[in-house]
Amino acid sequence: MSEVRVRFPPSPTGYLHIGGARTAIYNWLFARKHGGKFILRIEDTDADRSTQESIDGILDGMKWLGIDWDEGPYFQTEFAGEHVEKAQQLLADGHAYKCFCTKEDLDAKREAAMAAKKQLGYDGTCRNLTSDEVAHKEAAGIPYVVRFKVPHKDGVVSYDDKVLGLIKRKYSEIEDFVIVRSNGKPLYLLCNVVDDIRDRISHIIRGQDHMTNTTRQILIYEALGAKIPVFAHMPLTLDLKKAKISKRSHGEIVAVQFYQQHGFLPWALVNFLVLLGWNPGDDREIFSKEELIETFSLERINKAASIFNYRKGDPKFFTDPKAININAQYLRTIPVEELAGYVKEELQANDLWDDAYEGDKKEWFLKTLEMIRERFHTIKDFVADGRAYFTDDFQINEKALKKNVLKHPGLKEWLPMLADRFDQLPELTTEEAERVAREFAEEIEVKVGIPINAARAVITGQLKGPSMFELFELFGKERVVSRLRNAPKYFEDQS
RNA sequence: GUCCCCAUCGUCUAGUCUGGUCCAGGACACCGGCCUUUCACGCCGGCAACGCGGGUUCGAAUCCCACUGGGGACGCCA
Repeated sequence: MSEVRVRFPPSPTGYLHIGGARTAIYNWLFARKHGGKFILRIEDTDADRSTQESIDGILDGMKWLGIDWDEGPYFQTEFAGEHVEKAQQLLADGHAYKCFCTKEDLDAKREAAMAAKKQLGYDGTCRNLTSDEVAHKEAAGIPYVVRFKVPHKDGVVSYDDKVLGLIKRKYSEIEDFVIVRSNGKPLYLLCNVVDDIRDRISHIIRGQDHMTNTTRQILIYEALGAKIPVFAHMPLTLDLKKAKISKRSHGEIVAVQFYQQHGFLPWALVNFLVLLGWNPGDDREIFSKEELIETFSLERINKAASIFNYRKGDPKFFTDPKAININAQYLRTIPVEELAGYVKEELQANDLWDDAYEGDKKEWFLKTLEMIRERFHTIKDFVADGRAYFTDDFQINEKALKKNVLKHPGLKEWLPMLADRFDQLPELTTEEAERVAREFAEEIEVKVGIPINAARAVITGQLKGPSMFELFELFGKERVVSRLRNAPKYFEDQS
């Protein structure tokens, strides 16, 4: 295979959404796997809808995901001159012609065709205009568009899709499509090809929604005398109702940024996305970057569309459960030092960061993360459910309070008593804490779970958490004693 | 409507090219159990699918044909 060069050409008309990100990821993986180049090209020819904000959003999203590009970002508008030039060339070579039909006429014809239930498409009215007629209309100042002259011949345009196999389409079913607007600006179908030729793109990996574009663009490649790249059409991502996912109907949930804001690890999102429409052929689901690059192949991309399993308003899963699961798996398996970096950002954003976590308290900090990360799903959980580990200013979980504290009125006295016992210990170790707690429970004749669960509630604010005996040591005598002694206030607050 | 593509558990999917090893495997989710001071992790178990109908064949999830279903495209958007 000659040099592999692939590209990701988003149009900056909105944020980077997960479908686009997945396309970028597949291209990027393919480039990395074959030692090729991954090119980022912003297709901003639609001036009305393109925004700088959107460009920034796309770039930021790519960077966050760790999808790095080798060339670009190029901007399509910078090559406008070349696009016009190529359009003229097609015109001069007889591969295109000027069409003076008005928009109104065409709309009327389209409606008529629709009503007659016939194939839609341009009828070729201006295709056979003589040069005199063209000159006359031009002289009269009638605006025109440039249409590509699809060869009138039997047979099919075909290409060997790396995902779908041989795809064919009859010439007779391809209409003479517009390549230049009446204002002189070339359209996507042309610009895209011209840019891909200039960028020496070898493989075009894009969504199946581009399939009809592909047959038309192949015609342009041929007319321009350029080598036709290899095409691979990826399956689309749909929602549970099998509708294409979009910002309009799904909102933030399909934005990459959403996952950044909701505590996802970037690589976990990449890992989830890549599995939506591709599989390695074995049972592996979690991949390091190197493993994924090594394993990825176009041939193992699925043909059928995949569904992004998101239920709006689901009380338990704010996005696809598999995505959350994969994120949670990463959360509890990546090196704790790496996790610390993400948690640091989150703590800083919530004014809970202490520089000592990278100094004197580093060991404590890492140990804490190690203990609590097991039951968390996103980085956000560290400041939500994990708040009490990092500050005295926390709210006790209401359920935990009711179920593990208030339910047993005796705890109002027992907890401070337990605090006293701990206080007398020279050192509050896991072993000592367990011994003392068990002895105490026996004395007051309750199951050890009662004071222990209550202690968890008042110390961590949570209903659930790591082994309480280990937590006593983790929190340290001072904080444990103070929070236990503080327990009676919860009873008073109620009355 | 026309053209193109697709079709295995609720979801992501393996298996389809090269028919038998598949009364269909894994993962998520869900349910039950073990572990346990709680929850989680982990482990064990369960629920759950080859869209329908024909054909070819000794044998079909796998090949063929219809049907049905789903998606996409049909812009002077990209």
